[in-house]
Amino acid sequence: MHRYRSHTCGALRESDIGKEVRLSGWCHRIRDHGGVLFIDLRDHYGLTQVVADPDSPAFKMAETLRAEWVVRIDGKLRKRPAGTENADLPTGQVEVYITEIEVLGAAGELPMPVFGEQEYPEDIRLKYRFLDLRREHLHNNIMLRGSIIDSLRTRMKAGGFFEFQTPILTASSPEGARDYLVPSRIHPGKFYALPQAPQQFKQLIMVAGFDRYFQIAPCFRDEDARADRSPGEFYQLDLEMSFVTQQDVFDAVEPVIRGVFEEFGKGKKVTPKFPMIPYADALRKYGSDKPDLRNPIEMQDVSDAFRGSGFKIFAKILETRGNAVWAIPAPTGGNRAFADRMNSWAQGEGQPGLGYIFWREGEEGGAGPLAKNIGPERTKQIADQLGLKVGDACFFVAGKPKDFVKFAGSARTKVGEELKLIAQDRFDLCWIVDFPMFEWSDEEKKIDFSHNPFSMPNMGVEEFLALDPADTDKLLSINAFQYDIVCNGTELSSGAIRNHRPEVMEKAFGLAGYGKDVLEAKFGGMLNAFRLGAPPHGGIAPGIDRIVMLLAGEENLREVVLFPMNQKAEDLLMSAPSDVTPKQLKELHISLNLPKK
RNA sequence: GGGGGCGUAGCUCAGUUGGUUAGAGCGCUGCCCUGUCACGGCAGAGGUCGCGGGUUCGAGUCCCGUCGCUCCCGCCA
Repeated sequence: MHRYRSHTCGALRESDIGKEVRLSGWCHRIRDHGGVLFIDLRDHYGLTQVVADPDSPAFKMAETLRAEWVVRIDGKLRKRPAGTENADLPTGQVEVYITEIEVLGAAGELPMPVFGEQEYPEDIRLKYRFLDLRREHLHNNIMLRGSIIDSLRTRMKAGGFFEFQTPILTASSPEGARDYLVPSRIHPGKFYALPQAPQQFKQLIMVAGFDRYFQIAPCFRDEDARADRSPGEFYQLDLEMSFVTQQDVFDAVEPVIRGVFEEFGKGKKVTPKFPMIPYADALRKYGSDKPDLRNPIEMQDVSDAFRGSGFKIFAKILETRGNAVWAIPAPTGGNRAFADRMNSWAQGEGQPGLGYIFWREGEEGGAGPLAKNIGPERTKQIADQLGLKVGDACFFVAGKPKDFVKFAGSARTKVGEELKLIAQDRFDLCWIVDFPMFEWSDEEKKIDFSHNPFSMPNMGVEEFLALDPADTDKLLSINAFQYDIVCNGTELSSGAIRNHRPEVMEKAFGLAGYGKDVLEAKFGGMLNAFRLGAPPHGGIAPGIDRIVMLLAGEENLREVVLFPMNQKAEDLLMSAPSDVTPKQLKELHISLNLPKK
């Protein structure tokens, strides 16, 4: 017999009854009845009930076991007595009668129980991640993650993509985030950077003629965390293709993404054909470039209904050119309690308030202060424009759209959540397209790239090269071949058709106010490659952690990452980051200049 | 860097307008229990109420500061 086990804890069935078996695993739960003692023995594969009574030579030993001890158990498999079967367990028809127990690994008092579904503080879960990972929920999430990655890989290979490995120690890359730096021992004062993404490498792979690249790529960014943004490191399904148009990239990627959502989505409906939504439309209708399309609310411009109206605040705002009033319709929200709740929520968000009109029985013409101020005719105009009826409400934001769009978007989400308008049984995916090439930087008072500088402008080359840097309006109107995939309000990925023409790149950098020296210094390697025969190419990089998070139904990335860091980018289990020895620092020619505490 | 929430036993939490010895469940220790699967019963140990200062006759409770965790904004695709 094998040293540790003849079967796993999930394997035994009625057909095995009578066999002498050996199991190893963790004591998940112990129920000691004095004369009979049950242990649910757990391993990766499942749970088997093992039992001892005073006739068993192992009974005394069994009484000393505690939760989470690792033991080897020998015994005979028998049918459970009639009426004591457990239909919830695959092994629930049988049990092992224990003849021998060997303790393989004892456990002290647990800082956090493995049994049960109780929630625990984040820092304890992270410090004892190995215990947390034993728990069914997290254990399953991690297995799901692996299966999803397997599936992505299989689908990519089926699509003619080949997997490559790119360097981890490299030079600072252009994604715009803060780099993680690694000091060079051999070159005093110089640093490697960990890649924010294998951006330049994958483009170079295209220049090298490999045609279709992909990689389950680790990416490193030294920026603050969010629930859906891991600190430090994360993984992308990074891919790039040569001789393609934007549509070719969509045609290659969409089936992969749709495929995994269908495969792992537990029956939730998945968008059959991802709609393409222009960036500007997304902002107008949803107040976000990552709209949750499960939320049926679409905003509209209702400036006409307020221009010159009796509601002086809005009328005044509308006197400034470019300002607008947007309406956020709230079907079924037509009562004062809800309107007031939204209003105080808005104040909590730092807004002066949130104007509203609501329609209820007896006041079909519209109720609320705004309705009174603008009168029945304009109120009706709004109701008609938005298709609102008795029982509905509508909220209004006013000002410069650029300034309020973000808030309007959160208000749309808030209304959808509060009124339970957001469908829970779907994965609604879409492409966001036509991102602007440039944007106005208020900080630097100049035009700058709005995403990364590697996208091809959606414009003829000759026309682009002839652009006047002073023609700000024209520059701000240029779109790039830049696109995102969004699912249920989460940005899954962003990609682009790359700018592979050195002269276009120089022009683009010039328009954004960067000289040739900057271009050469930062991206000289790639630019050089582009001068020696570069194919048109493009790609995208879906975030794997976020895909898994959505498919696992989790709201925090930590639930789908094996050993995550906390919000402050600390690994509480391994104690990273940590001090290093003076010797190590000396070798790296580093002396510390720490902030005074 | 800024804002919100939280911090009481190993863990999850309760703790009234400030008032005797700060409670419960799980876990832990001991005893009882032969069919449980959240087993049950009895007894017990375990707390500088995050930390520091203040107000008060008296602070877990009120005030100020500070630290930790978390969520959000900034930042980041």
